[in-house]
Amino acid sequence: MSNLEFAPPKYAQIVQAIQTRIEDGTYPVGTMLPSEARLVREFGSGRSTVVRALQILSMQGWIEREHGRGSFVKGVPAHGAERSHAGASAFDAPENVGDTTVTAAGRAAAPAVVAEALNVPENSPLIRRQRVILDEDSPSELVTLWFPLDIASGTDLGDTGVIAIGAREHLQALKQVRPARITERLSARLATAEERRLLATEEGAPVLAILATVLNAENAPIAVADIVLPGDLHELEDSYPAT
Amino acid sequence: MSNLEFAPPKYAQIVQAIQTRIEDGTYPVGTMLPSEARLVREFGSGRSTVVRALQILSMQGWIEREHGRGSFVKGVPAHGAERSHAGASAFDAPENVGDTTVTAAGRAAAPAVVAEALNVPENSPLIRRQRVILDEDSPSELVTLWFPLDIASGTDLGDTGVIAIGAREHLQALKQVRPARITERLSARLATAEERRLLATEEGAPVLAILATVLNAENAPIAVADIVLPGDLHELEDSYPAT
DNA sequence: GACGACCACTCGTCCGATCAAGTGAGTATC
DNA sequence: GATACTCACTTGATCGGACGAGTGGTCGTC
Repeated sequence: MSNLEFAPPKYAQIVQAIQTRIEDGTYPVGTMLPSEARLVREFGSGRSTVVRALQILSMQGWIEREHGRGSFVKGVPAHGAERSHAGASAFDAPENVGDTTVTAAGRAAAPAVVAEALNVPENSPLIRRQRVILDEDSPSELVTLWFPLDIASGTDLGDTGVIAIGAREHLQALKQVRPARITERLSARLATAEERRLLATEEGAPVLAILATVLNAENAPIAVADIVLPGDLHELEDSYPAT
Repeated sequence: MSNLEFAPPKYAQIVQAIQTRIEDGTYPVGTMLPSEARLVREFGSGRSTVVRALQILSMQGWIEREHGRGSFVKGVPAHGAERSHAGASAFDAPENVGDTTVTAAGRAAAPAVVAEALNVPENSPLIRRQRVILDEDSPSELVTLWFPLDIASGTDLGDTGVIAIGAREHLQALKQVRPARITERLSARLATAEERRLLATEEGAPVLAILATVLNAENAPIAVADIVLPGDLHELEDSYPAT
């Protein structure tokens, strides 16, 4: 149109135009879109180009195409789910920020739940790395990372020194591990004595406990994070399409 | 090939073939795919068809296409997140299944958190609908649904009679409401006296509390579900790609 | 050796055409 | 009135060509 300016490709322009019209109600939800032939005339492009735009809109969920009938407006596609991924953060958070203290690092015997998640016998030796995060000078989060010995060997994960990048990045920089997926198990329970000590909470205080397992592409466990959040300090948020 | 059997379109066959080859390692991650010209020769189809297949694979995250260089294998795309959507279930679960008891239905004043979620003043009159779900004869879940009066009017949500379909379906069948999104806030706390009575738990028992708000496309709240799960009976699962 | 011209190869976009197949309304037939 | 046919209109799939543009190598010149 205007100049030789950076013009997006025609098909993308058509996609954009139709999205706008759906958003502003020019094409109301449920109604039929102009036919391909019509759009070809309106936009002055070949049918293949119009069809390409419609296919993209269809794949993104804006419209529905029905063979022999027409294309119909479905509406603005809902975003995917959004949530706080406590597990991912546990492995990605660096330790050199002000309010993080590494409280333990080194060998330790696997507790039952961790052993189960890592698929090793209970009390097997593992590398444990534990930190407490303060919020306004009072402890607000206790994170314990657990790694199999072979995965942690050759890394600094078992040393008490601060790791300035996230554990995941540290691991990936030194070893051939490829995290593919994280699964989390979340429950409410009372804090254990050890947790009460580290978090400075009262007896009988409820906590949100998250056990996050990092898996590689073959679904083999790479690491486990045990995250303990005092109930009165934390709220997790989650948001997803309603259909 | 074989007969006149139901053959999927060529482009879909090409998509499938390449997906299989990525999965079984014929095309290892990171390597370059055969060029379009090569694939055209191999599959005996036009370039447009091959390109269409490659574009689909690219949009689905299997490959990455680089102008002037080639197409490269990214790997099997990770699934989206999967989790139990307690909020959605609260509105979709029917009440006529064996272990559900409607314990209250009718007008009630809005508690603070519910009022805030529904964007009304505290103690405003609302329709409340409460049920307890038993697991093996002991209470395992307490769900309280809250609706603004105008939304619930003309429905059976305020009556104590059992609603055989989910509340959402009931509502949508009778009124013009379109749920678009659900947001959840999750926390661990101790059960209140009222909750202990309904759930038959001890004093000091931790519970997982979920406050789910149903929003329409304009982000206006339609309903709220207050879900209380005794901590010793429930574990929520969550799983998502690690990148 | 550094630089640039050239060239083969790659993907990106667009076009117009053909044939197929599903839909729905109108029409002719019974 | 019910049925079958026709026809206009719709999307679905595919083809082959054309031009543009980014990449990376070779090769010649300086």
